[in-house]
Amino acid sequence: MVTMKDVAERAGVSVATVSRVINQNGYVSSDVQTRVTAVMRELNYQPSLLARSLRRQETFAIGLLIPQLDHPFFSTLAFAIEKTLFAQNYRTLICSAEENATKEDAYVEMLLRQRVDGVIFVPTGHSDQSLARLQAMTIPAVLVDRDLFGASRVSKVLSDNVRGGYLGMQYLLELGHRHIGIIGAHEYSGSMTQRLHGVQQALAEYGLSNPPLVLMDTLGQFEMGYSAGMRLLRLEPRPTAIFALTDVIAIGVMHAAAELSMRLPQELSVVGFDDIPLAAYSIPALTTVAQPIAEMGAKAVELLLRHIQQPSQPFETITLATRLVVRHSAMAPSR
Amino acid sequence: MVTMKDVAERAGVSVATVSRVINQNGYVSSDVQTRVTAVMRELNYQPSLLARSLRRQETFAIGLLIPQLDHPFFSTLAFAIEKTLFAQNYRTLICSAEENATKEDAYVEMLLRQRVDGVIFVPTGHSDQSLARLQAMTIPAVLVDRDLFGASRVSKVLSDNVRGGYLGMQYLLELGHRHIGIIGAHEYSGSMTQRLHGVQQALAEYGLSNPPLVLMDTLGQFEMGYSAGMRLLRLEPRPTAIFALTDVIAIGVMHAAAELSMRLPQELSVVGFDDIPLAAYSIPALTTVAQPIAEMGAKAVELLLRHIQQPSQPFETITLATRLVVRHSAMAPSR
DNA sequence: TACACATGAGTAATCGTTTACACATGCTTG
DNA sequence: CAAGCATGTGTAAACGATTACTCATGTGTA
Repeated sequence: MVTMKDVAERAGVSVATVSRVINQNGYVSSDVQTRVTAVMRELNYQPSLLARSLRRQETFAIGLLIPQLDHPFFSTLAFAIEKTLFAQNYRTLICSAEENATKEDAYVEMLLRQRVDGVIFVPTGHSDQSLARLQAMTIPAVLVDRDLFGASRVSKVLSDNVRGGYLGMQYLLELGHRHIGIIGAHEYSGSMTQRLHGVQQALAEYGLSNPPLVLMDTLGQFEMGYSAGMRLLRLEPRPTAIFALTDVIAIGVMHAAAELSMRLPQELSVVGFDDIPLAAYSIPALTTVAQPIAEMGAKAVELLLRHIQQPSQPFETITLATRLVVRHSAMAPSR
Repeated sequence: MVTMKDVAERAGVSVATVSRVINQNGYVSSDVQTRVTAVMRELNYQPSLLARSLRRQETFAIGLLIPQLDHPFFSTLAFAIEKTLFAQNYRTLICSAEENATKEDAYVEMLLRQRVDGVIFVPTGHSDQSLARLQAMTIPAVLVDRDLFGASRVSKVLSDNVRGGYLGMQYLLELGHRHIGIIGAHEYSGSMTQRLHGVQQALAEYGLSNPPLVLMDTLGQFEMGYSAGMRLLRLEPRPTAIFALTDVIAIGVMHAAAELSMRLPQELSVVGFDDIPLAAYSIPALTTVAQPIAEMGAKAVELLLRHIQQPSQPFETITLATRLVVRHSAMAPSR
């Protein structure tokens, strides 16, 4: 690998001068400037970011730790974050914990060793040890999407899950549904719990008692939504509507219903949560509670970079609004 | 940030000894061993991978360059690759070029500067300059999913796109369809072209001429499949089947059909390509030509690591079989 | 004329590791 | 008993950049 020394020798100058040319600081005669530039191109020289980062004590790298890369919500979020960071000349180290606390922990350690300048963290919710580890070092972190109980000295970007839960449930109740199944996931991080709070609020307004509920172990993929949906659809009496606390779950539920030869939305209304890109393209198109995914990512980056550039910044918690997007997967019950 | 020097001082030994404890090489008395270990834990010491990589001249990092992170096929592939590499103690630097040659080029340069040990590359197909750049340095690379004309000195993991194209088309013809629309994408990398070759082969067998064809600029997302589908479905006579050269396109097409109040698969048969996880959960479940995504990722990692560990290895091209997965989105035409 | 200051470029220390080499001690072995 | 080897540890030179210092020169100004 060609180094600065090689360039310096070939151009007949010292390494310091080459460095000055690269970083465009200090005084360099235009003669030397062009000569060095030519040599760099000729040798196809690429400065080592390892050496640079070691010396400068900053890497321009941000760790992004998410529960599952292979999940539309998180890959959309990751994409938004990567894009925003790239525009600001930061690289993103995307780490997928696979909803596994051990792997998450391994990744936190790896990111610290990698000396990333900061971390954007969507905890699996299966362990909060990792955040503690992170905070033990004084590296800036921001929590996105999932809150973590007891997390201090971090900024947070959340969305209004309580309101979202309320909106989805209220919509189904307003349509006239009275037998509504709910599907969520266990999670210590609380955003699911908050959605359920919202659901309860709506229920209370209508003076109704608790609905049939299925809680999956993790967010899972379509398959888990499918099997959770099956469980609800085998109930007697069968629910006329299902509120899935994730779009991916909702898609799984719709598939289950279709497999039982139920017509959608005539025989079953389904409402989702998240508004992933796919939601608009399911059949029927999914009515869902939208989170502003791209905005969440952008905000998280903004807060993090502000902290990196100005460590004295106070910590903030931003709660973004959720809203109901009405498409075609829900309608009034037939009877 | 606490360094090896801090640990050494606190434990009353030299940095060399600390290094020996960490790397478990050289002789260290068990007394010192435990003392140093204790201090490391006490100070929460994390070795700097920057310094280590600089010194050792290897980073244990692999660059993964894909066209769009926010696309089910690539996020599934990325997930598989990340998982395989993680198990082998390698980190993955995931880079999403957004089907943009400029960004792709910027990423290649970044990866080189980052001194990654190797690169797994799914080219956008909008420029082949980036690979040349990569090959100019002597860093091992393997091409996955998309071939690149004129790429030498790389290993490749492809799937049998010609056969896949043939299988999908042959299936529709066998069902009795004679007016079949095709949707693909422009791509210099050739895998789309190969699928079209397969389509032609099947057509030739049935003595049929060219079908209506829509080529999109890039792979795109659901939306592009939707609009391409709309174009075909507005044709007179309307096709009785559409072969979408990507599952994402297929989902978009099905949505377009549903919007035109067509019943699936009675009034329109759809066949996709890729077999992304979603394919099994669309309504109706998508009949598609499956690529072994996880296996492609695993093979790519295997070839790359082999090259890294043994630079003299010859370059290989592996072509994995595609196969038709029959679900419920295609049936015989009604008339 | 003398002095301050802008310009241009080199020397060497530094970032945090790893590792070749040196050195000391104790034990084995011929 | 001396040589040789295993064991344990420290010193210092890398790795490839950045940057604080130095030291020239030339130029403007009192």
